[in-house]
Amino acid sequence: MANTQNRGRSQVVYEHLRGAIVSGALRPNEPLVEAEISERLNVSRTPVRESLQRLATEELIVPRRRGWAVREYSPQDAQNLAEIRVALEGYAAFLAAERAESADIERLQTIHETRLTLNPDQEDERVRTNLAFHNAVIEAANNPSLHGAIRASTRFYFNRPIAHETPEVLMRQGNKDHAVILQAIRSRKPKEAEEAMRHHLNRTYKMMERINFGTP
Amino acid sequence: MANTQNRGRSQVVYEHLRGAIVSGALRPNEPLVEAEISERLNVSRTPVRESLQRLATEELIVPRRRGWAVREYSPQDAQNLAEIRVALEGYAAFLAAERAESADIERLQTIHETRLTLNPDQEDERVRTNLAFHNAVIEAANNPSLHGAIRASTRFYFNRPIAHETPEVLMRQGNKDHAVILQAIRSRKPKEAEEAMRHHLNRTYKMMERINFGTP
DNA sequence: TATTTTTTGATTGTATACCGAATTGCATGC
DNA sequence: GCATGCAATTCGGTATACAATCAAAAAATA
Repeated sequence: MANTQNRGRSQVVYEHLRGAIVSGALRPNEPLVEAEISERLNVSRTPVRESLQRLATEELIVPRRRGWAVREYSPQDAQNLAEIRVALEGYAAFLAAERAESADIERLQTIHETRLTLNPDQEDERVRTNLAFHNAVIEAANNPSLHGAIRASTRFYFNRPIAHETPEVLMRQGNKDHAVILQAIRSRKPKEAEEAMRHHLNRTYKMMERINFGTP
Repeated sequence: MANTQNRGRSQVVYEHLRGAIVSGALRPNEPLVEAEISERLNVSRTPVRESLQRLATEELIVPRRRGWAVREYSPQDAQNLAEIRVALEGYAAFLAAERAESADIERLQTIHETRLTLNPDQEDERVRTNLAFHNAVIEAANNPSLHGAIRASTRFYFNRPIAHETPEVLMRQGNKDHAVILQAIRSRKPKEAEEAMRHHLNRTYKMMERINFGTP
Protein backbone atom coordinates (compact mmCIF):
# COMPACT_ATOMS: atom_id res chain seq x y z
CA MET A 1 0.00 0.00 0.00
CA ALA A 2 1.26 3.44 -0.82
CA ASN A 3 0.35 5.43 2.24
CA THR A 4 1.46 3.27 5.11
CA GLN A 5 4.50 5.35 5.73
CA ASN A 6 3.50 7.48 8.62
CA ARG A 7 3.96 6.98 12.29
CA GLY A 8 2.07 7.26 15.49
CA ARG A 9 -1.47 8.32 16.11
CA SER A 10 -1.63 10.29 12.93
CA GLN A 11 -1.50 7.00 11.06
CA VAL A 12 -4.25 5.41 13.15
CA VAL A 13 -6.55 8.36 12.62
CA TYR A 14 -5.81 8.42 8.91
CA GLU A 15 -6.63 4.77 8.43
CA HIS A 16 -9.75 5.03 10.51
CA LEU A 17 -11.10 7.97 8.56
CA ARG A 18 -10.11 6.60 5.18
CA GLY A 19 -11.84 3.33 5.89
CA ALA A 20 -14.94 5.11 7.09
CA ILE A 21 -15.09 7.25 3.98
CA VAL A 22 -14.26 4.63 1.37
CA SER A 23 -16.65 2.09 2.88
CA GLY A 24 -19.41 4.64 3.03
CA ALA A 25 -19.77 4.74 6.82
CA LEU A 26 -19.10 8.44 6.64
CA ARG A 27 -21.64 9.79 4.22
CA PRO A 28 -20.75 12.32 1.52
CA ASN A 29 -20.96 15.95 2.58
CA GLU A 30 -20.63 14.88 6.17
CA PRO A 31 -18.70 17.70 7.82
CA LEU A 32 -15.56 16.61 9.63
CA VAL A 33 -15.18 18.49 12.89
CA GLU A 34 -11.70 18.23 14.33
CA ALA A 35 -12.73 18.39 17.96
CA GLU A 36 -15.32 15.67 17.52
CA ILE A 37 -12.91 13.29 15.85
CA SER A 38 -10.15 13.93 18.33
CA GLU A 39 -12.47 13.28 21.21
CA ARG A 40 -13.93 10.16 19.69
CA LEU A 41 -10.50 8.68 18.96
CA ASN A 42 -8.91 9.98 22.13
CA VAL A 43 -6.16 11.98 20.52
CA SER A 44 -5.45 15.66 20.29
CA ARG A 45 -6.36 17.77 17.31
CA THR A 46 -2.81 17.73 15.95
CA PRO A 47 -2.77 14.17 14.56
CA VAL A 48 -6.35 14.67 13.39
CA ARG A 49 -5.36 17.68 11.35
CA GLU A 50 -2.41 15.83 9.90
CA SER A 51 -4.60 13.00 8.66
CA LEU A 52 -7.07 15.48 7.24
CA GLN A 53 -4.22 16.91 5.19
CA ARG A 54 -3.50 13.47 3.79
CA LEU A 55 -7.12 12.82 2.98
CA ALA A 56 -7.36 16.21 1.32
CA THR A 57 -4.33 15.40 -0.82
CA GLU A 58 -6.07 12.23 -1.92
CA GLU A 59 -9.17 14.30 -2.59
CA LEU A 60 -11.27 12.10 -0.35
CA ILE A 61 -12.34 15.22 1.50
CA VAL A 62 -12.89 18.71 0.19
CA PRO A 63 -12.60 22.11 1.81
CA ARG A 64 -15.69 23.85 2.99
CA ARG A 65 -16.04 27.48 3.93
CA ARG A 66 -15.22 26.19 7.33
CA GLY A 67 -13.36 22.92 7.71
CA TRP A 68 -13.67 19.82 5.59
CA ALA A 69 -16.40 17.52 4.35
CA VAL A 70 -16.46 14.09 2.80
CA ARG A 71 -16.32 14.49 -0.92
CA GLU A 72 -19.46 13.72 -2.83
CA TYR A 73 -19.00 11.84 -6.03
CA SER A 74 -21.39 12.68 -8.76
CA PRO A 75 -22.05 10.03 -11.39
CA GLN A 76 -19.80 12.18 -13.57
CA ASP A 77 -16.98 12.02 -11.02
CA ALA A 78 -17.37 8.27 -10.82
CA GLN A 79 -17.08 7.98 -14.56
CA ASN A 80 -14.04 10.21 -14.62
CA LEU A 81 -12.31 8.01 -12.08
CA ALA A 82 -13.36 4.89 -13.93
CA GLU A 83 -11.72 6.28 -17.05
CA ILE A 84 -8.47 6.76 -15.19
CA ARG A 85 -8.66 3.21 -14.06
CA VAL A 86 -9.27 2.03 -17.60
CA ALA A 87 -6.22 3.96 -18.76
CA LEU A 88 -3.94 2.67 -16.03
CA GLU A 89 -5.07 -0.89 -15.71
CA GLY A 90 -5.34 -1.23 -19.46
CA TYR A 91 -1.76 -0.14 -19.79
CA ALA A 92 -0.83 -2.53 -17.00
CA ALA A 93 -2.17 -5.34 -19.14
CA PHE A 94 -0.17 -3.97 -22.07
CA LEU A 95 3.02 -4.00 -20.04
CA ALA A 96 2.22 -7.39 -18.56
CA ALA A 97 2.04 -8.86 -22.04
CA GLU A 98 5.48 -7.43 -22.73
CA ARG A 99 7.19 -8.31 -19.48
CA ALA A 100 5.39 -10.97 -17.51
CA GLU A 101 7.71 -13.67 -16.28
CA SER A 102 6.63 -17.27 -16.38
CA ALA A 103 5.91 -17.21 -12.65
CA ASP A 104 3.52 -14.30 -13.17
CA ILE A 105 1.70 -16.14 -15.90
CA GLU A 106 1.45 -19.28 -13.83
CA ARG A 107 -0.03 -17.32 -10.99
CA LEU A 108 -2.60 -15.76 -13.30
CA GLN A 109 -3.44 -19.19 -14.63
CA THR A 110 -3.90 -20.61 -11.13
CA ILE A 111 -6.16 -17.78 -10.04
CA HIS A 112 -8.17 -18.05 -13.21
CA GLU A 113 -8.65 -21.80 -12.83
CA THR A 114 -9.72 -21.36 -9.23
CA ARG A 115 -12.38 -18.96 -10.39
CA LEU A 116 -13.67 -21.44 -12.91
CA THR A 117 -14.50 -23.89 -10.14
CA LEU A 118 -16.55 -21.42 -8.10
CA ASN A 119 -20.30 -21.48 -7.76
CA PRO A 120 -22.17 -18.31 -8.63
CA ASP A 121 -23.38 -17.96 -5.05
CA GLN A 122 -19.89 -17.90 -3.57
CA GLU A 123 -20.00 -14.14 -3.56
CA ASP A 124 -17.02 -13.49 -1.29
CA GLU A 125 -14.76 -15.92 -3.08
CA ARG A 126 -15.66 -14.39 -6.40
CA VAL A 127 -14.85 -10.90 -5.22
CA ARG A 128 -11.62 -12.07 -3.65
CA THR A 129 -10.33 -13.96 -6.64
CA ASN A 130 -11.39 -11.20 -8.99
CA LEU A 131 -9.30 -8.74 -7.02
CA ALA A 132 -6.48 -11.27 -7.02
CA PHE A 133 -6.61 -11.60 -10.79
CA HIS A 134 -6.49 -7.87 -11.36
CA ASN A 135 -3.69 -7.44 -8.85
CA ALA A 136 -1.74 -10.21 -10.49
CA VAL A 137 -1.95 -8.44 -13.83
CA ILE A 138 -0.69 -5.25 -12.25
CA GLU A 139 2.11 -7.14 -10.54
CA ALA A 140 3.10 -8.69 -13.84
CA ALA A 141 3.47 -5.21 -15.31
CA ASN A 142 6.36 -4.84 -12.89
CA ASN A 143 5.82 -1.16 -12.21
CA PRO A 144 5.25 -0.48 -8.51
CA SER A 145 4.12 3.09 -9.10
CA LEU A 146 1.18 1.76 -11.07
CA HIS A 147 -0.12 0.10 -7.96
CA GLY A 148 -0.13 3.38 -6.11
CA ALA A 149 -1.70 5.26 -8.98
CA ILE A 150 -4.49 2.74 -9.36
CA ARG A 151 -5.11 2.74 -5.64
CA ALA A 152 -5.29 6.52 -5.70
CA SER A 153 -8.06 6.33 -8.26
CA THR A 154 -10.03 3.98 -5.99
CA ARG A 155 -12.17 6.31 -3.94
CA PHE A 156 -15.08 4.02 -3.12
CA TYR A 157 -15.77 0.34 -3.24
CA PHE A 158 -18.00 -1.05 -5.91
CA ASN A 159 -20.95 -2.79 -4.53
CA ARG A 160 -23.51 -5.36 -5.56
CA PRO A 161 -24.18 -5.95 -9.21
CA ILE A 162 -27.19 -4.22 -10.56
CA ALA A 163 -30.25 -6.25 -9.70
CA HIS A 164 -31.28 -7.43 -13.12
CA GLU A 165 -27.96 -9.16 -13.77
CA THR A 166 -27.83 -12.61 -12.25
CA PRO A 167 -24.65 -13.88 -10.56
CA GLU A 168 -24.46 -16.56 -13.24
CA VAL A 169 -24.30 -14.02 -16.03
CA LEU A 170 -21.78 -11.91 -14.17
CA MET A 171 -19.54 -14.84 -13.44
CA ARG A 172 -19.65 -16.29 -16.90
CA GLN A 173 -18.96 -12.95 -18.55
CA GLY A 174 -16.17 -12.17 -16.09
CA ASN A 175 -14.45 -15.50 -16.61
CA LYS A 176 -14.69 -15.13 -20.36
CA ASP A 177 -13.06 -11.71 -20.15
CA HIS A 178 -10.32 -12.95 -17.88
CA ALA A 179 -9.60 -15.82 -20.22
CA VAL A 180 -9.11 -13.45 -23.13
CA ILE A 181 -6.82 -11.20 -21.10
CA LEU A 182 -4.77 -14.11 -19.86
CA GLN A 183 -4.43 -15.57 -23.32
CA ALA A 184 -3.26 -12.26 -24.75
CA ILE A 185 -0.66 -11.87 -22.01
CA ARG A 186 0.53 -15.43 -22.43
CA SER A 187 0.95 -15.03 -26.17
CA ARG A 188 2.70 -11.68 -25.79
CA LYS A 189 0.20 -9.48 -27.55
CA PRO A 190 0.25 -6.17 -25.66
CA LYS A 191 -2.34 -4.33 -27.73
CA GLU A 192 -4.78 -7.20 -27.48
CA ALA A 193 -4.27 -7.54 -23.75
CA GLU A 194 -4.88 -3.85 -23.28
CA GLU A 195 -7.94 -3.90 -25.44
CA ALA A 196 -9.37 -6.86 -23.58
CA MET A 197 -8.74 -5.30 -20.20
CA ARG A 198 -10.43 -2.09 -21.28
CA HIS A 199 -13.47 -3.93 -22.50
CA HIS A 200 -13.63 -5.90 -19.29
CA LEU A 201 -13.41 -2.81 -17.08
CA ASN A 202 -15.89 -0.83 -19.10
CA ARG A 203 -18.38 -3.65 -19.05
CA THR A 204 -17.96 -4.25 -15.32
CA TYR A 205 -18.30 -0.57 -14.61
CA LYS A 206 -21.63 -0.43 -16.37
CA MET A 207 -22.94 -3.41 -14.42
CA MET A 208 -22.11 -2.21 -10.95
CA GLU A 209 -23.67 0.09 -8.46
CA ARG A 210 -21.35 1.89 -6.16
CA ILE A 211 -21.56 3.23 -2.68
CA ASN A 212 -20.36 6.50 -1.25
CA PHE A 213 -22.59 8.42 -3.52
CA GLY A 214 -24.11 11.61 -2.33
CA THR A 215 -27.53 12.91 -3.11
CA PRO A 216 -28.37 11.04 -6.30
CA MET B 1 -4.46 22.35 -10.13
CA ALA B 2 -5.45 19.56 -7.82
CA ASN B 3 -3.85 20.53 -4.57
CA THR B 4 -4.66 24.18 -4.26
CA GLN B 5 -7.37 23.49 -1.77
CA ASN B 6 -5.70 24.34 1.46
CA ARG B 7 -5.59 27.55 3.37
CA GLY B 8 -3.19 29.77 5.16
CA ARG B 9 0.48 29.31 5.79
CA SER B 10 0.25 25.59 5.38
CA GLN B 11 -0.46 26.19 1.71
CA VAL B 12 2.45 28.59 1.27
CA VAL B 13 4.87 26.17 2.87
CA TYR B 14 3.54 23.31 0.78
CA GLU B 15 3.96 25.17 -2.48
CA HIS B 16 7.40 26.38 -1.52
CA LEU B 17 8.65 22.92 -0.65
CA ARG B 18 7.01 21.24 -3.62
CA GLY B 19 8.57 23.72 -5.99
CA ALA B 20 11.96 23.30 -4.37
CA ILE B 21 11.77 19.54 -4.64
CA VAL B 22 10.34 19.26 -8.14
CA SER B 23 12.73 21.85 -9.55
CA GLY B 24 15.68 20.16 -7.94
CA ALA B 25 16.65 22.98 -5.58
CA LEU B 26 16.25 20.53 -2.75
CA ARG B 27 18.46 17.62 -3.60
CA PRO B 28 17.35 14.00 -3.19
CA ASN B 29 18.01 12.50 0.23
CA GLU B 30 18.19 15.96 1.67
CA PRO B 31 16.76 15.63 5.17
CA LEU B 32 13.89 17.97 5.94
CA VAL B 33 14.19 19.37 9.44
CA GLU B 34 11.00 20.91 10.72
CA ALA B 35 12.61 23.57 12.87
CA GLU B 36 14.89 24.71 10.05
CA ILE B 37 12.05 25.09 7.59
CA SER B 38 9.78 26.83 10.06
CA GLU B 39 12.50 29.31 10.90
CA ARG B 40 13.43 29.95 7.31
CA LEU B 41 9.83 30.57 6.28
CA ASN B 42 8.90 32.36 9.49
CA VAL B 43 6.11 30.07 10.52
CA SER B 44 5.66 27.65 13.35
CA ARG B 45 6.22 23.94 13.04
CA THR B 46 2.52 23.19 12.77
CA PRO B 47 1.98 24.32 9.17
CA VAL B 48 5.33 22.84 8.26
CA ARG B 49 4.30 19.42 9.53
CA GLU B 50 1.01 19.68 7.69
CA SER B 51 2.70 20.32 4.37
CA LEU B 52 5.09 17.48 5.02
CA GLN B 53 2.06 15.22 5.36
CA ARG B 54 0.85 16.35 1.97
CA LEU B 55 4.22 15.85 0.35
CA ALA B 56 4.46 12.41 1.92
CA THR B 57 1.06 11.49 0.50
CA GLU B 58 2.34 12.51 -2.92
CA GLU B 59 5.44 10.46 -2.27
CA LEU B 60 7.69 13.41 -2.93
CA ILE B 61 9.31 12.78 0.42
CA VAL B 62 9.90 9.53 2.22
CA PRO B 63 10.14 8.66 5.90
CA ARG B 64 13.50 8.22 7.47
CA ARG B 65 14.31 6.65 10.80
CA ARG B 66 13.88 10.17 12.01
CA GLY B 67 11.90 12.70 10.02
CA TRP B 68 11.66 12.97 6.27
CA ALA B 69 13.95 13.21 3.30
CA VAL B 70 13.48 14.20 -0.33
CA ARG B 71 12.76 11.08 -2.30
CA GLU B 72 15.45 9.88 -4.60
CA TYR B 73 14.33 8.69 -7.99
CA SER B 74 16.29 5.92 -9.53
CA PRO B 75 16.31 5.71 -13.32
CA GLN B 76 13.88 2.83 -12.82
CA ASP B 77 11.53 5.03 -10.79
CA ALA B 78 11.69 7.66 -13.49
CA GLN B 79 10.76 5.15 -16.12
CA ASN B 80 7.91 3.83 -14.01
CA LEU B 81 6.48 7.30 -13.68
CA ALA B 82 6.98 7.98 -17.35
CA GLU B 83 4.94 4.89 -18.13
CA ILE B 84 2.10 6.16 -15.99
CA ARG B 85 2.21 9.40 -17.86
CA VAL B 86 2.12 7.57 -21.18
CA ALA B 87 -0.91 5.64 -20.03
CA LEU B 88 -2.80 8.66 -18.76
CA GLU B 89 -1.90 11.23 -21.34
CA GLY B 90 -2.28 8.73 -24.12
CA TYR B 91 -5.79 8.02 -22.94
CA ALA B 92 -6.41 11.74 -22.67
CA ALA B 93 -5.65 12.00 -26.38
CA PHE B 94 -8.01 9.09 -26.98
CA LEU B 95 -10.81 10.81 -25.12
CA ALA B 96 -10.02 14.13 -26.74
CA ALA B 97 -10.56 12.60 -30.15
CA GLU B 98 -13.93 11.37 -28.98
CA ARG B 99 -15.12 14.46 -27.18
CA ALA B 100 -13.22 17.57 -28.11
CA GLU B 101 -15.50 20.47 -28.86
CA SER B 102 -14.72 22.76 -31.72
CA ALA B 103 -13.39 25.40 -29.35
CA ASP B 104 -10.92 22.86 -27.97
CA ILE B 105 -9.71 21.99 -31.42
CA GLU B 106 -9.35 25.62 -32.39
CA ARG B 107 -7.28 26.24 -29.31
CA LEU B 108 -5.03 23.32 -30.14
CA GLN B 109 -4.68 24.62 -33.67
CA THR B 110 -3.74 28.09 -32.47
CA ILE B 111 -1.13 26.81 -30.07
CA HIS B 112 0.30 24.54 -32.70
CA GLU B 113 0.55 27.31 -35.26
CA THR B 114 2.24 29.56 -32.73
CA ARG B 115 4.83 26.89 -32.19
CA LEU B 116 5.51 26.64 -35.89
CA THR B 117 6.60 30.27 -35.98
CA LEU B 118 9.14 29.93 -33.18
CA ASN B 119 12.87 29.94 -33.62
CA PRO B 120 14.81 27.01 -32.21
CA ASP B 121 16.64 29.29 -29.79
CA GLN B 122 13.45 30.58 -28.15
CA GLU B 123 13.86 28.02 -25.42
CA ASP B 124 11.35 29.45 -22.94
CA GLU B 125 8.66 29.97 -25.52
CA ARG B 126 9.09 26.45 -26.77
CA VAL B 127 8.74 24.98 -23.29
CA ARG B 128 5.75 27.16 -22.56
CA THR B 129 3.83 26.37 -25.72
CA ASN B 130 4.69 22.70 -25.45
CA LEU B 131 3.15 22.61 -22.00
CA ALA B 132 0.20 24.55 -23.37
CA PHE B 133 -0.36 22.02 -26.13
CA HIS B 134 -0.29 19.07 -23.77
CA ASN B 135 -2.58 20.81 -21.33
CA ALA B 136 -4.98 21.65 -24.11
CA VAL B 137 -5.20 17.99 -25.07
CA ILE B 138 -5.93 17.05 -21.49
CA GLU B 139 -8.55 19.78 -21.26
CA ALA B 140 -10.18 18.52 -24.41
CA ALA B 141 -10.54 15.11 -22.79
CA ASN B 142 -12.95 16.82 -20.44
CA ASN B 143 -12.03 14.76 -17.40
CA PRO B 144 -10.81 16.96 -14.55
CA SER B 145 -9.55 14.01 -12.53
CA LEU B 146 -7.09 13.26 -15.30
CA HIS B 147 -5.42 16.57 -14.68
CA GLY B 148 -4.84 15.69 -11.06
CA ALA B 149 -3.63 12.21 -11.85
CA ILE B 150 -1.15 13.43 -14.43
CA ARG B 151 0.08 16.10 -12.09
CA ALA B 152 0.54 13.50 -9.38
CA SER B 153 2.82 11.56 -11.67
CA THR B 154 4.95 14.65 -12.26
CA ARG B 155 7.62 14.43 -9.62
CA PHE B 156 10.41 16.31 -11.33
CA TYR B 157 10.83 18.59 -14.28
CA PHE B 158 12.53 17.44 -17.40
CA ASN B 159 15.52 19.44 -18.21
CA ARG B 160 17.72 20.21 -21.14
CA PRO B 161 17.72 17.90 -24.10
CA ILE B 162 20.58 15.48 -24.23
CA ALA B 163 23.61 17.26 -25.65
CA HIS B 164 23.87 15.58 -29.02
CA GLU B 165 20.33 16.57 -30.01
CA THR B 166 20.19 20.06 -31.45
CA PRO B 167 17.26 22.36 -30.70
CA GLU B 168 16.42 22.28 -34.39
CA VAL B 169 15.98 18.53 -34.38
CA LEU B 170 13.97 18.63 -31.19
CA MET B 171 11.69 21.33 -32.44
CA ARG B 172 11.07 19.78 -35.81
CA GLN B 173 10.37 16.38 -34.36
CA GLY B 174 8.10 17.85 -31.69
CA ASN B 175 6.09 19.84 -34.16
CA LYS B 176 5.71 16.86 -36.40
CA ASP B 177 4.40 14.79 -33.51
CA HIS B 178 2.00 17.51 -32.45
CA ALA B 179 0.69 17.80 -35.97
CA VAL B 180 -0.11 14.11 -36.10
CA ILE B 181 -1.85 14.22 -32.72
CA LEU B 182 -3.87 17.26 -33.67
CA GLN B 183 -4.90 15.76 -36.97
CA ALA B 184 -6.06 12.55 -35.31
CA ILE B 185 -8.11 14.47 -32.77
CA ARG B 186 -9.63 16.65 -35.42
CA SER B 187 -10.63 13.71 -37.55
CA ARG B 188 -12.04 11.84 -34.57
CA LYS B 189 -9.72 8.89 -34.56
CA PRO B 190 -9.20 8.00 -30.90
CA LYS B 191 -6.88 5.04 -31.36
CA GLU B 192 -4.63 7.01 -33.69
CA ALA B 193 -4.55 9.98 -31.38
CA GLU B 194 -3.61 7.78 -28.47
CA GLU B 195 -0.95 6.00 -30.47
CA ALA B 196 0.55 9.28 -31.65
CA MET B 197 0.63 10.71 -28.14
CA ARG B 198 2.33 7.61 -26.81
CA HIS B 199 4.98 7.76 -29.47
CA HIS B 200 5.53 11.42 -28.80
CA LEU B 201 5.92 10.96 -25.06
CA ASN B 202 8.16 7.93 -25.38
CA ARG B 203 10.41 9.69 -27.82
CA THR B 204 10.60 12.84 -25.73
CA TYR B 205 11.33 10.82 -22.64
CA LYS B 206 14.28 9.18 -24.29
CA MET B 207 15.70 12.49 -25.46
CA MET B 208 15.58 14.29 -22.15
CA GLU B 209 17.69 14.39 -19.10
CA ARG B 210 15.91 15.03 -15.91
CA ILE B 211 16.79 16.72 -12.72
CA ASN B 212 16.13 15.70 -9.17
CA PHE B 213 18.12 12.59 -9.57
CA GLY B 214 20.07 11.23 -6.68
CA THR B 215 23.42 9.53 -6.78
CA PRO B 216 23.60 8.39 -10.40
C1' DT C 1 43.74 1.47 22.20
C1' DA C 2 39.31 -0.64 21.32
C1' DT C 3 34.81 -1.34 22.94
C1' DT C 4 31.01 -0.70 25.68
C1' DT C 5 28.21 2.42 28.56
C1' DT C 6 26.51 6.91 29.84
C1' DT C 7 25.19 11.24 29.03
C1' DT C 8 23.74 15.06 26.53
C1' DG C 9 21.82 17.48 22.76
C1' DA C 10 18.82 17.54 18.96
C1' DT C 11 14.48 16.53 16.80
C1' DT C 12 10.23 14.53 16.43
C1' DG C 13 5.39 13.55 18.21
C1' DT C 14 1.59 15.15 20.95
C1' DA C 15 -1.11 18.21 23.67
C1' DT C 16 -2.76 22.62 24.76
C1' DA C 17 -3.42 27.58 24.66
C1' DC C 18 -4.61 31.50 22.08
C1' DC C 19 -6.56 34.27 18.50
C1' DG C 20 -9.39 35.58 14.86
C1' DA C 21 -12.90 34.61 11.64
C1' DA C 22 -17.31 32.82 10.75
C1' DT C 23 -21.72 31.34 12.17
C1' DT C 24 -25.60 31.25 14.94
C1' DG C 25 -29.12 33.03 18.00
C1' DC C 26 -31.40 36.74 19.93
C1' DA C 27 -33.09 41.21 20.45
C1' DT C 28 -34.58 45.29 18.54
C1' DG C 29 -36.91 48.09 15.22
C1' DC C 30 -39.73 48.67 11.24
C1' DG D 1 -44.00 38.97 10.79
C1' DC D 2 -39.81 40.02 8.82
C1' DA D 3 -35.39 42.07 8.40
C1' DT D 4 -31.31 43.82 10.48
C1' DG D 5 -27.63 44.34 13.60
C1' DC D 6 -25.19 42.92 17.59
C1' DA D 7 -23.46 39.50 20.91
C1' DA D 8 -22.08 35.05 22.00
C1' DT D 9 -20.23 30.86 20.61
C1' DT D 10 -18.13 27.65 17.85
C1' DC D 11 -14.36 26.21 15.14
C1' DG D 12 -10.24 26.32 12.49
C1' DG D 13 -5.35 28.11 12.01
C1' DT D 14 -1.18 28.95 14.36
C1' DA D 15 2.06 29.09 17.99
C1' DT D 16 4.14 27.16 21.84
C1' DA D 17 5.08 24.01 25.56
C1' DC D 18 6.14 19.51 27.00
C1' DA D 19 7.30 14.59 26.61
C1' DA D 20 9.44 10.78 24.24
C1' DT D 21 12.90 9.13 21.28
C1' DC D 22 16.92 8.86 18.81
C1' DA D 23 21.84 9.87 17.57
C1' DA D 24 26.09 11.23 18.46
C1' DA D 25 29.64 12.58 21.66
C1' DA D 26 31.94 11.70 25.91
C1' DA D 27 33.35 8.83 29.46
C1' DA D 28 34.52 4.59 31.49
C1' DT D 29 36.17 0.01 31.41
C1' DA D 30 38.73 -3.90 29.64
